[in-house]
Amino acid sequence: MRKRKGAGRPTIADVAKKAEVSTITVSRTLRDPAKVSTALRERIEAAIAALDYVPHSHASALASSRSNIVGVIVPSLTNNVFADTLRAIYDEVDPSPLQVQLGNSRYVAAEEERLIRIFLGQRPSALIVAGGDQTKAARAMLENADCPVVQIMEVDPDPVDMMVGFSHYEGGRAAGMHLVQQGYRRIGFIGARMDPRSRRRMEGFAEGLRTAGRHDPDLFMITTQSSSMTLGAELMGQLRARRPDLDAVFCNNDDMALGALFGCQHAGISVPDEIGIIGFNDLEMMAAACPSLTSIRTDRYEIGRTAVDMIRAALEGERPDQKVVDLGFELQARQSTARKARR
Amino acid sequence: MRKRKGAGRPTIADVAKKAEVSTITVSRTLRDPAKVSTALRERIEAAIAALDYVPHSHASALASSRSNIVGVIVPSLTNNVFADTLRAIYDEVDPSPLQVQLGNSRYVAAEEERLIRIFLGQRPSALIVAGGDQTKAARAMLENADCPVVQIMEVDPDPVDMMVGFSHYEGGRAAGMHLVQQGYRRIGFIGARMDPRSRRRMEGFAEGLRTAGRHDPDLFMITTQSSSMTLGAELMGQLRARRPDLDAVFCNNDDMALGALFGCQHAGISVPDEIGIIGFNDLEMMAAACPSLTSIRTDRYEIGRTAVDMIRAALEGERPDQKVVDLGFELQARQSTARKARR
DNA sequence: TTGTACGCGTTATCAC
DNA sequence: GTGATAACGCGTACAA
Repeated sequence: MRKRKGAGRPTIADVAKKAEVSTITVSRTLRDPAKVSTALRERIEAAIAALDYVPHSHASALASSRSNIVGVIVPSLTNNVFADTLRAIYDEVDPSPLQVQLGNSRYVAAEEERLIRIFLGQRPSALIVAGGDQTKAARAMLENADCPVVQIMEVDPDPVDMMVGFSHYEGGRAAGMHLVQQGYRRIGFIGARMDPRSRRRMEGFAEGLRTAGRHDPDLFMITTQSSSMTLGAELMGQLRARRPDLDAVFCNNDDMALGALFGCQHAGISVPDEIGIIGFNDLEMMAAACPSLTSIRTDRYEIGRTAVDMIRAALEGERPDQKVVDLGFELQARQSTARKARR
Repeated sequence: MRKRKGAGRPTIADVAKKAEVSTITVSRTLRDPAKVSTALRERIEAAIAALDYVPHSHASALASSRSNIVGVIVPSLTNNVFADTLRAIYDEVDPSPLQVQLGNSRYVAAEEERLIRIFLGQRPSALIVAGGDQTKAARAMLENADCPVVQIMEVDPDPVDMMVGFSHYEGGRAAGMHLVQQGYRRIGFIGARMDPRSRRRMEGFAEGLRTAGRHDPDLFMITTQSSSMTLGAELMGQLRARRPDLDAVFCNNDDMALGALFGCQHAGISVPDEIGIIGFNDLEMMAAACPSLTSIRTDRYEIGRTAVDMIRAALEGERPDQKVVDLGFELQARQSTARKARR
């Protein structure tokens, strides 16, 4: 005999035999119970329980050429910004038959391309990727993917398919205008990592300052190192050493901003009176800090929720109201940029 | 004819036809190129490239009853503690053919059980789950899973299969002893979420205090709310209101500790002189804060790395040196518990 | 509402 | 070293 031994686990056929029905009836009971008579359904459900039967998802995917997999590719697992969005995606996907397949591109475009290729090998139901800065090959693969694709965290007039996020450029610009309005004059920028989104924030910020005649490129300090609080403190120190007249900074994210605050505190510099600080994203810690820190609030959870919603709608054949959803942002002004009147 | 139309993507058969070989040879070229002659291999590789062929992972999983999937179940996606471990897992798994399937149990045991069931449906190559507090049914499923299982973040004499982590009880005890040694006398505890691991930390902490005759249950304040900096500040305020004589607290994690520090700062209370604060995990922010915060350092990245290593070894048939690996912890004493001598 | 027959794309088995 | 053929477990198409 040439029989192969499967993993040994019970199959749909075992269930069918035990319940004295055909396999297709078991299959239907699993996927669309309403199509099966109550009597049979109960017998089948009992058999499933008795055998501890677990459907084989790969066999199902192969037979139906649908995988129920939603591929999600983010550039970082430790960045809280993505953590909130991921949580939303998992929360939304969980009650449905869909499953998340998560990839970490580590802010490397080539790695993102590799992950897209791998995920495509699973014939996913949908794909969610961060941002709009894919390699040419990656973009081509996404455009040819025969499934809905949602780009998140940004808005762009030319999405692969759908998009939900906000304008980083405008967020940065709002930060710049805020500092000017608060009376700061020698306004700098501290940026780590400087991925494309951080870069757009910086550009918007520069534009905001330029409009007010307050743009001084010498006060901008960036690095490609990953962002961290320690690095925020360090860059703050370096920038002050170079330009002691500095009186405010926009940090490209909240970790950098809180680190910059700690740096000032260790150095005995008063925030906001000597230096104003504003961050980006408004993580929970910003409101808790002492002094509380001004930031640009973005709704990361809602981005994830909306992305899954768009996917679900697309899978159900609905046409979305809009291909690109701009969730905006909101400046949260707090103590760290509220300095007393200049004497 | 009753032919079905696949998704339209090229299959291994298309590659075989183009290269004028049989499908099995293509399959071998993909999985074990050494078993195929150079001439054929080159022809096949050219055909793969020409057709942009991507292997269908579900078909492969079905035929081989091996899936290359490593299921990972953690209780939280936003908790930085797991973020570091996840990053390590992804880093380790990425260069191998293995793929991560991530589940979020949200600190709900029943949800964890559900995820284990789903993951088992994918016939995973291995499973990684957080902790050792599964439901009875979940534990049974894990024990019957015919794949390596690694429980992470804890150590326990009775693992399902393998385990890597550290003792939360001992970590808590070390925190207690440290506060006593630093001269604090009315020592409290602030705890949020209070999942089983937090609970063990608290128990170890209480034991540490008890040994020194400093255990006062009235100074322990816990809640089931999720931990956050805001909550840390809040509980700190409540505890001080109830017991103004409080002079030190152990917070069940670093977020709570930093929040407690912020709370003190907003209230004008000096840390460490009036109140000492110690956290748990030693996230990067602890060293950066002002004052820097004492914490119990745990090597979360190494936990993830080790877990994947153990899996790889098990899949290659090696017998591990030890089923349970204790990575330990290290107390990082900093400013927040270094008060000046009592006058 | 339920069942029969076959195909999904790949790999294990056995033969050459 | 290479190939023919039969599984792998399930879903679709069609029939009853």
